[in-house]
Amino acid sequence: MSNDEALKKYDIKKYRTPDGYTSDICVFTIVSESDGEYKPPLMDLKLMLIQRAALDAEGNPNIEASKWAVPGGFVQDDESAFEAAKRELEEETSVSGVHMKHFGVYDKPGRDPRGWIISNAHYAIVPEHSLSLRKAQDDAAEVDLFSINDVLNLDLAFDHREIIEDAIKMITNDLLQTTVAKNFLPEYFTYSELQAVLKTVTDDPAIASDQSFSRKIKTLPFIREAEGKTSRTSKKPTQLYTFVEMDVVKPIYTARY
Amino acid sequence: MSNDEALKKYDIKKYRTPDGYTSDICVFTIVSESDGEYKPPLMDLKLMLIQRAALDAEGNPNIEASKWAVPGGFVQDDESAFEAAKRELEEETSVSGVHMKHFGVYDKPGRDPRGWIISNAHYAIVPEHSLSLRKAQDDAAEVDLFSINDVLNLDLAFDHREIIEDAIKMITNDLLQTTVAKNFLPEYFTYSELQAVLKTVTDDPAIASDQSFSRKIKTLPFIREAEGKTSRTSKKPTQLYTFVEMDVVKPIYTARY
DNA sequence: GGAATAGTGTCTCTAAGACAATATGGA
DNA sequence: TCCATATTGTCTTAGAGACACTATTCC
Repeated sequence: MSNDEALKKYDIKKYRTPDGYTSDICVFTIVSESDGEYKPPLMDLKLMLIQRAALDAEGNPNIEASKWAVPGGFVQDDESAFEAAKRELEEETSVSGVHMKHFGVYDKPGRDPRGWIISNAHYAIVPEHSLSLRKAQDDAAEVDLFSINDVLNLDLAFDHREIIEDAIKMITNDLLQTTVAKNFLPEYFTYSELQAVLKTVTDDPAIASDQSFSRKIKTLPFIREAEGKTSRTSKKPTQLYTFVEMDVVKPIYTARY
Repeated sequence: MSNDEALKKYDIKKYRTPDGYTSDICVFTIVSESDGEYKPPLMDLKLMLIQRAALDAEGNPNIEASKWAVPGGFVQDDESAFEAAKRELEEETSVSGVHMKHFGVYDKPGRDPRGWIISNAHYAIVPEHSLSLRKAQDDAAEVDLFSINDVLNLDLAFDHREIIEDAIKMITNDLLQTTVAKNFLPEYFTYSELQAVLKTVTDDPAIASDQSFSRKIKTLPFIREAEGKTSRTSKKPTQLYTFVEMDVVKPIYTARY
């Protein structure tokens, strides 16, 4: 009747188990197409994909060769899918400590011809400068960044089209309804830098208008004015802001926070 | 170089695979403590849990016996975790066609002493009247509903405390930031019925005040006035409303929808 | 001075919140 | 008639949006 006793009699072979357990990571970054100095940035939200090589690491023909895919790999002993995603991101791009979120499981039988392979999908927010984009690792032929407006026109491997569609929906929502935008910004930022991040996923006029947004940012409870000013976005020194650590829930049924 | 060729050479045994792949379902229901006729309902959000039996289906001592747990079971051949959750909910409660959402994966090695067992956590929204609460199925000794305010005081099996905490957070957010509340309501409902659902997860005064909420509901783009009236919540016939099918995203940076 | 970004001064208008009053119909 | 719920009237106030204007600094 003890737990140990129960454990001994438990037959673990009763049910089918997956043939593979993997983590995939949709790596998002924002590329600032700086128009020169003293300018607010022009930003574009991009997704990092790899092109699958013709041959795998052992020299055998690779499955879904030459198609574009979300990077990922097998979860290893003694780690969770989330830990695996962080490890793989670091192996792939040498960055760690970035924002990472699990957003879905893709486990339909038949999604991968090699067997019942389960994919845990995550998205990561990586600062542009830390993406060195080293190519040709393992079974990746190429690594590249694609604008979220173009990425769905590619020839995508497995069910990665569905994964990418969900990832874009998820990060769009999170950028607008949570404070994750802070992960695309330095600790202290100007109103126009935050505005540029948000404009990558919305064309809401209240966000797109400079006057409205520079007024509004002062009243948001989860953002406060910081000490200094900067001149990196304009000749006139510009007020810096920073995010306040807090949970934000804005009900759709009310006006207030 | 073809996919078939690649498939033949693929060695599926290279990585460790999970010992079990399961779906668990946090079944939420709202219990209306009707105060009599011509009254708006008093609602309480509840979670259905099972108490693990002393012996399992085969008569062996059960693991984590007598603790309370989220119902669930193993994903079977040719189904996804999501499909398994729907099947298990129907087996457990005989209801189908209800709202179900995957919200997390619990796969930390060691979370289950029987091996590397992966749990896909879902929440389901079930109308009160369809819960017959049949007891003592398989390895469940008892089935019961617990208010979300009390449930975390129970002795919970495995890592189900964490799962339940996450489920409560998730459904609270979804109720306020999406239109899932419709799944707790009949197709046509009064302002006070919707209000009662929302009051199970928030005490926002703009929602709690009758006058404010009855005015506000008329202006919400995702709700429209229906034809008829009802007297089930008051002696005065009351306007019925219904949800409009639409995506709702309310940015935290703006006032409008 | 010109150009470009940041920010303020006001005005209008909508809508939120508070309080009071009215509407309905069963007991 | 009384009561409980639903609903509207109306006032005050906050704040969104528009437009014009000012501020700063490099060229």
